Amino acid sequence: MRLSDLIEEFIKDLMKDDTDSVEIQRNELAEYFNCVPSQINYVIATRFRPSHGYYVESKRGGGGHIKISKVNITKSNHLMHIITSVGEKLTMQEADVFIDSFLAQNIINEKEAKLLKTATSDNVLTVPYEIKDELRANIFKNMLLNLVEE
Amino acid sequence: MRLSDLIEEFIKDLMKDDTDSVEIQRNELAEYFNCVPSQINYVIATRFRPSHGYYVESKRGGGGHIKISKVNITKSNHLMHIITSVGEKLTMQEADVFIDSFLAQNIINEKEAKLLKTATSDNVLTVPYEIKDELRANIFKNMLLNLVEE
DNA sequence: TATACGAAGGTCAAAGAAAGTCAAAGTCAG
DNA sequence: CTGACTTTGACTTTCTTTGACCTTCGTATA
Repeated sequence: MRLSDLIEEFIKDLMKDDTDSVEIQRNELAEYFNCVPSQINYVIATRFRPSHGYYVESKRGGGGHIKISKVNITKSNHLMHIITSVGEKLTMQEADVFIDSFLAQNIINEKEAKLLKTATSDNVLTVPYEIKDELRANIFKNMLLNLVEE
Repeated sequence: MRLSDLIEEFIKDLMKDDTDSVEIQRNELAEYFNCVPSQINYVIATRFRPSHGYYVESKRGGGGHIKISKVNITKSNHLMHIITSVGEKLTMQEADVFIDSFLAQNIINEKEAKLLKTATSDNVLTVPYEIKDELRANIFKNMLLNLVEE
């Protein structure tokens, strides 16, 4: 079995007993698995991304850490379904359709809808055309993760 | 937990019972926490700045002290003030500080804070380094505009 | 009154502690 | 043998802790 798989399993195990989030020390974990610290980043990048239902935060410096939170899929299947189904790219029109339908179904409120629309709007995302839809998909999926209840 | 976090918590605890200001002796506090006095300055500089909603005064010499006060302004005022004060660029650290202080002052709720943080986080804004802070400033200011109440 | 001294607090840069990035090298299934 | 996924490591960035040195203020005393 690959090292990455072991690390992935280890982290998921930590989350099992605990609530649905864990805080790890990157270096400590790397030492435990006898690998370079950046391997931990690799595992997180490939196994704990939004499309898998995870949200990751971290802090550097003394006492730094990486916090991985899991979003409860069962309770809010609709949003999660969208999150996993949105691909690498997303146009503004597509995003708007999603947002309007969430609003119509009372999955989000008006303020949240506004925030979502703003953060995914063409006017606001002042980046080159070629990378805009990819950036939007990323922002959209990550924001939705934070709207999933529980 | 970091020493700085402990000291921050300690000071905030002092303010809880009290009204919304405390006076501390720098050296005394440093001794209590077994650290160098300048650590107290670090905590104040990073955790009690104006953008966090605090106002700090101090006096040197015999009987000197540091006085930290919480400052209260209205929601819309504060938001508008921040919007106009944010320039063309904004780092993630700066954004986080703003967001945390909005939350601490009940200007936004937790969900809104999460949405803001997500949409301005380095992890999510997958664009070249050179344009990231500009994009972030743009997203941040536009999202805040949506939170200003009429 | 002028001054010197001790008691605060202030500043800043270096050292230390984590985490992040990126690309090269390795592995392995098809 | 090729392409996709993994492993590794050199280098970077961020945050915290520490300490040497500076400034300000009150007060005792010459």
